Amino acid sequence: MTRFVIHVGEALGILRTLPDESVDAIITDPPYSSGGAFRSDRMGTPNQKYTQSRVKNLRPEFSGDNRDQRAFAYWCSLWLSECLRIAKPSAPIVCFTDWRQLPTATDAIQVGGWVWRGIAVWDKPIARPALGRFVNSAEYMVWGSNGPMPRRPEIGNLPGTYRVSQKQSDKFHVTGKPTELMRYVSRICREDGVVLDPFMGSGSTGVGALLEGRRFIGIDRSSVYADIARQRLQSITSAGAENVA
Amino acid sequence: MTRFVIHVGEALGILRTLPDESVDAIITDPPYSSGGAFRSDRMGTPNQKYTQSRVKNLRPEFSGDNRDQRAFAYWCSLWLSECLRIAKPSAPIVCFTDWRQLPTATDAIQVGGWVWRGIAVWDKPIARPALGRFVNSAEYMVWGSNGPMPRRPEIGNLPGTYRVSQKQSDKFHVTGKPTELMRYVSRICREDGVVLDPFMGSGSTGVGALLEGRRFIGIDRSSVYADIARQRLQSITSAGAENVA
DNA sequence: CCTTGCGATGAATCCATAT
DNA sequence: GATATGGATTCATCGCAAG
Repeated sequence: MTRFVIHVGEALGILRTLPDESVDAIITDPPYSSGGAFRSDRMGTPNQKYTQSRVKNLRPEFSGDNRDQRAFAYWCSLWLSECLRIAKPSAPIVCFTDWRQLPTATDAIQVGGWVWRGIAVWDKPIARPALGRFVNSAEYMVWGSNGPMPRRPEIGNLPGTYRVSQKQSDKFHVTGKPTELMRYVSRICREDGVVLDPFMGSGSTGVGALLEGRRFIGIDRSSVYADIARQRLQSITSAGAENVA
Repeated sequence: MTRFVIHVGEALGILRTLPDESVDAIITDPPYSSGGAFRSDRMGTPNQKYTQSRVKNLRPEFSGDNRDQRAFAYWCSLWLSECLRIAKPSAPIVCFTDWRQLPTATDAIQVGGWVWRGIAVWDKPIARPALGRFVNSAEYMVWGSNGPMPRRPEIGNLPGTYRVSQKQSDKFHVTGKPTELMRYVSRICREDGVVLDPFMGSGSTGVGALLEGRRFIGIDRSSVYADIARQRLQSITSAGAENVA
């Protein structure tokens, strides 16, 4: 019995082909589109900025006032609502993001129709130092559910902060996540449930899911990465064949 | 020479009386107006909202914690832009928030004219359990600066995640922060600089600032808390009088 | 002084019931 | 229906006392 399926293609297109209420959890790490030139970093004197933004314009304009940012939010809401359709009622979603895109991610997940339930933190012990500033060493997991989310005592209590370092040897993609972290996160899915990752990359989500006894559906536009992922997942299912049937 | 000043009154009113470009850092923990999706959930007293009802709580109540989302965002932008005027160019700001208000806080800080530079994490080892869910055990420090922020090598490298537990004996307010945490955060301010906290509460920000050799201006609407804070700060300045002149 | 044990606590959340 | 109220839940960690 197959424990995983891999699709190659654009996430939105593939998602549309998947049936309603067919997966038990979404766990994904979309491309952040971060680091673009936005913000008033280079603004001259504080007084300019101050007089300019003094009172009006509550929410709308700044963090979304550049086209990339707005387009990113819109695109997220599209695939997120498609995922909602595919997810079973009460299924959880976990979406990785960096600090810059965190507010956009919490907006998008709610626009997509999910109930936002919190933020979990991946604390990376190794980070580039920045003298005189707080180091932005964390990544964030915005998580929620498809409607109400009954307690699941069998899952136990999941810590809200994971301190795991990045090992080069455990990284198959530029933004690859540690296996240990992905195992942890997979536990939010019910046992033997199906985890969907529309932006699979090298398949770390799938590795974590399979190792925790969950099944996996992965999507990636790149056939190169899809091959890498297939290889990694296959080596798990064949290694542990006696356990996973 | 006095190392601290305390004002009793509404933050917005007092802030308007403070001169331009007169403080070196803003470090504050405003009432989050969080704690529930519904208006009724926000209506209880903070002690009811934030503590379990089994045992009654001895800490004084605080008020100003019941705005709805829009009002909260608007109110934040008002005091944040007033703080910007009072802050020297390149002065840092650090604003505590919980997960629910984090996106609003990053919006508000930017609407107020500040440059948003990141999120630091206070990881609380103690958290309420939630079976089958990630525990929301962290609070967040949204931070930024008044315009460009030159590096300050003398400050060194400040970690972006800080794991400190709250000790009851070190907590004088329902939402009080550990002294160790506030000392650490105070280091974002230049040495001997002035730290301003418009929502002082029991004065933990001031305690941290004084202990790290910074000066302090605190504001609180409650004279009860102002008295508690004055006492705590006085005991520091008199104890370490030989050090702080 | 260190270890063990036990009671207390928490910037909540959920659900059923009442208005 | 929408809003308000009341009670149950849950366990890692802390504080303190006893050994």
